[in-house]
Amino acid sequence: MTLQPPDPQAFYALVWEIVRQIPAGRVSTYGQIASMIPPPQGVEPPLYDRMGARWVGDAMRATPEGSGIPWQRVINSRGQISLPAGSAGADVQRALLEREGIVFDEQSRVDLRLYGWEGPSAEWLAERGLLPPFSFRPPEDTGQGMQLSLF
DNA sequence: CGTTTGACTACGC
DNA sequence: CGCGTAGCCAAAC
Repeated sequence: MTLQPPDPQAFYALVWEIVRQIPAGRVSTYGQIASMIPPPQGVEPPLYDRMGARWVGDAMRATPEGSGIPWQRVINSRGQISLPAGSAGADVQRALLEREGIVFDEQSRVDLRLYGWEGPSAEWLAERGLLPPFSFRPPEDTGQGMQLSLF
């Protein structure tokens, strides 16, 4: 267990609520989810920057079984499953994601630019006092994308 | 008691 | 692009 947020259960509840919004076939990361939650009272931004993602990880580990929370859709910033490689949990997570259509590359990584979730709608976030997450897609990737001239 | 152990990341080689 | 490390500290051993 690492340093904990002031009110772990309150923080975890926010994480779980957000995770519930991740659609099947898409994934989010510990860091992206942390970026949607404002630093808890008493936690200065610099500390939150270092601990936020870990706290999201703590929340995932504490996910109540049978809650219906799609915990498998949360992976790390490298696009990989964070549970110990080869562990039963990791195998289950990968199987669940593949069942949703997610494809892993030869290095067991998921392409976040392709499967990364863009986050809940601005309204959904605003209603709960949450922040817009960072995007996995390049800033000006609005679909067309400029092609690099080959000559 | 002293050690080990974390569902993390950004950063530097 | 891969690999190691610092930053964190509460629990479980």
